[in-house]
Amino acid sequence: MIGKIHNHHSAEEKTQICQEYIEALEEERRKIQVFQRELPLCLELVTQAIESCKQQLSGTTPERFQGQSECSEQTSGEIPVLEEFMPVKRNSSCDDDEEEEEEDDEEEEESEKPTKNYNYKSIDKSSKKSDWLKSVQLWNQTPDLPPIEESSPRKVSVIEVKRNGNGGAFHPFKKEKSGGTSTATNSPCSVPAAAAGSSSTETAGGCGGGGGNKEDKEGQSQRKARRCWSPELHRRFLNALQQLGGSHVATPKQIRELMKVDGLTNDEVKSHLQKYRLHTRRPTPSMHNDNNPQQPQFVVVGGIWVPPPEYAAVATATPTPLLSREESSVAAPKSIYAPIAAPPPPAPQTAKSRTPRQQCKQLDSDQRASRSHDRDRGIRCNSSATSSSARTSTASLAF
DNA sequence: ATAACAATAT
DNA sequence: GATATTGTTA
Repeated sequence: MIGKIHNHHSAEEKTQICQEYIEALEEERRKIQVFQRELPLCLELVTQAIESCKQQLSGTTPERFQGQSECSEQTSGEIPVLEEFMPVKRNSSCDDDEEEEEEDDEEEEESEKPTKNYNYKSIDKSSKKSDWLKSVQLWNQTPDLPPIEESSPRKVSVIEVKRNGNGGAFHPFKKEKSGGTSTATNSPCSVPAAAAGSSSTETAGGCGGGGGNKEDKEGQSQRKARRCWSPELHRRFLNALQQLGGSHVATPKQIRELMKVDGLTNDEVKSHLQKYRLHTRRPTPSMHNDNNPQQPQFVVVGGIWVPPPEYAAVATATPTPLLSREESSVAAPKSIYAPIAAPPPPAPQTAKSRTPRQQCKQLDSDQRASRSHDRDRGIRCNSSATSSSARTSTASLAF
């Protein structure tokens, strides 16, 4: 008994529109069906919508949708329902996108929580899997977290803790909603860090690339454990960069000092900086053309890469004046490394009193000092010869 | 087989 | 300090 009665004249039209809706919805449902496991809610919602519409058609107004009376209401020929139920963009993905790490344990999640949590490792799906996986990751387009609001709430105290959520700060993809529990932390590094919460949080880790130490014996030529550039760490890095006036003028040493991260070495910073520069430098004339700049279509990565505007905003927000466009303008079409939510507590000096309680430099001891050039070189040549062809494009990053 | 990352080498 | 190269891992 709602107001749907009053439009007598358009009754037929409405009916037809409704019908079309239903058809559209059903089609969508068919599509979703495949992902039943992944999008249970979605499926259910669509189903409900369909039912609802049908009931409307037959004259019965379903209770739950009464308020909306979706089908009947669209005098303007709108498609409110579709909009509501179709996960066009943010809806489906964003819910778990979140930031990187959130203090709170994970729990609320959604309403639906498949016990099995998705395990796509099924089998034959492999190819398909990657497909939809990709689509799922489109959530990247959530570049809109306003850095502003983010920054304030963040408690500055945590900084030092790099529980290292996910190591590869740069990994383009790496987000794998591991599992069931939720989005919270997936650690590419697989470091038990969080729990232990003590020392070895970031030093060890073996994130993305080289884990390095296969055997500990032979104590000499072992490569240093890879440093995990957690988002937090990267954030500091960027912060320092800003204060120094940009990646092109900042030097590794300065950066390291500003970062004030215990255990961080110049070389590490240097390496990181190198990569950073590589990524941020101008794309290349190859793209010469201005493909319609359409809209912000960034390759955001796990929240690390963000659209320039944001970066600029962050920079602006920061007390430090300089920098700002250095890369934002240059890398316009690209993206640059930016702090997820750079809480700009650039308070440089305060940091001094930071908790010394850091972790580990465990094997930070100079192992590299003891390398023997001859041997290394020999090995190197050898290996390079072996796989020379393999490595080639590494340096020429597409970016 | 390849891309990305970080450690080393130059 | 900047680049180039190499070793590992995903």
